[in-house]
Amino acid sequence: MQAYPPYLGQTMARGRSSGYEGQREAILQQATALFAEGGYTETSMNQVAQACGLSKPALYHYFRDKTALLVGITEEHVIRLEMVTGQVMAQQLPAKACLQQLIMSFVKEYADAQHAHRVLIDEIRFLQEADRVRILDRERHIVAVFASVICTIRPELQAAGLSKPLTMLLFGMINWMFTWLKSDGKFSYEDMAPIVTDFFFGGLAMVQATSAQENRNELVYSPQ
Amino acid sequence: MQAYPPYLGQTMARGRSSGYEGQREAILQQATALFAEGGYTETSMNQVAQACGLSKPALYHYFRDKTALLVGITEEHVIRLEMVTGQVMAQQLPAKACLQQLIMSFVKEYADAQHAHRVLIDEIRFLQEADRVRILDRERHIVAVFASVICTIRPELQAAGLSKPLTMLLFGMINWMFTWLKSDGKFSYEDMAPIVTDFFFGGLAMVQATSAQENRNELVYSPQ
DNA sequence: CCTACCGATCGGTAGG
DNA sequence: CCTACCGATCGGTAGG
Repeated sequence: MQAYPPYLGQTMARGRSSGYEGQREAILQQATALFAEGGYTETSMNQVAQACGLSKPALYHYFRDKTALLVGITEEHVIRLEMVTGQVMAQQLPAKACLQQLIMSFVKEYADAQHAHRVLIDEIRFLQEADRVRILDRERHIVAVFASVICTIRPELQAAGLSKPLTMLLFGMINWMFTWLKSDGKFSYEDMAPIVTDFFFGGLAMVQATSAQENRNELVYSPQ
Repeated sequence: MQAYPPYLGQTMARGRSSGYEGQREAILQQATALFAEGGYTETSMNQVAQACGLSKPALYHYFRDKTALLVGITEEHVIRLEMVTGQVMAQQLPAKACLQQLIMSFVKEYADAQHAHRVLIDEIRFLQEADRVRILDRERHIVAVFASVICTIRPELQAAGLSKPLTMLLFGMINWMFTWLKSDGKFSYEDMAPIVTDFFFGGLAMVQATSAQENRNELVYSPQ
């Protein structure tokens, strides 16, 4: 359609892409890596521009300001996660197989998009209210889907109000993997998916067994 | 011993403390809250000084530079966690009771030091190599203690190399609680401790049961 | 799309 | 000389 932009081909390692949208996507990819590794605030727009082989004004041609980069990175990532969730749910699997697939798909998606996921977790606080709320709503939707599947497996958890806490324990295990798995060559993300799945089903069963004596910690405040 | 410094008593809300060490501690407390809520890089030394009722030069009298604040916050916190760990281990409880106590103590300590813990997690990357390594070593020591207790409960996990991954799944659940528990009035940190404990024991048992057929995810790549 | 800048604010330090 | 600060400003760099 269009020749490569004349001033782009300097010393860039990655493949160039023609067209406005392609360039936008290439910038987002560069920015994702820079923000994930160096922090959003700590990364300058000059660094982003340089990584893309662009001048700073050129960069601002594609993104209105610095937060527009952050919106693009986080929103695209969370939309991908929503799509993955929807694809698994569309299979209409039995509840346990469904949750197993959800965990597997998420670990895989996280592994492919480690940088984007780190930016989503660490830097979302720098978005403006409206953008942050919109992205958090998508996250909440994903969490709700997970929680509903968990409730199908163990319906008595919903009444006890435990479906969300247990869902968040699951997300905690998965999200925290990014802080330790990279430096440990023994297991890959794919190795961890079945371990997390087994672990979660075991934990789910155990919490069920003791959820009858709910809030037993009240013993601390009102003995017997 | 010494009268309150004459120019300190302006409009500070917090209690003043006489002596160099007391002032240092008061500054660390203010900086912890500011860094946790606003980020380390995003918080200026002027803001820290203002929150303490000090001029910026006065602040620099107590801390050589900005990173010295970060070292103080994170190192004191991780040392407290090490002490809590040591106190539980000194009781020489049976393994399951010991792990239960460790989880309970950590959730409690985290709840009391939410700000410090958030700074430890989010901002440790801004420390210089030497400081970061020293603090990470203390973290690794704590993780090793948890892992050793878990291995006492399920010795066969160590051979499979699963003791560290399972320990990190536990820390993931606990550390991630900070991102969701505050906005959910139904459960407190203390409520969650027994839930996490039950959940972890259940998961531990389930992973044990299936760890024989380790790496079964290879089915994905080589069917049957 | 570039060089050349801006208003502001940063972490850190001068003299007294 | 020490400490515990002050008002003012340093050299550099941020986003735009």
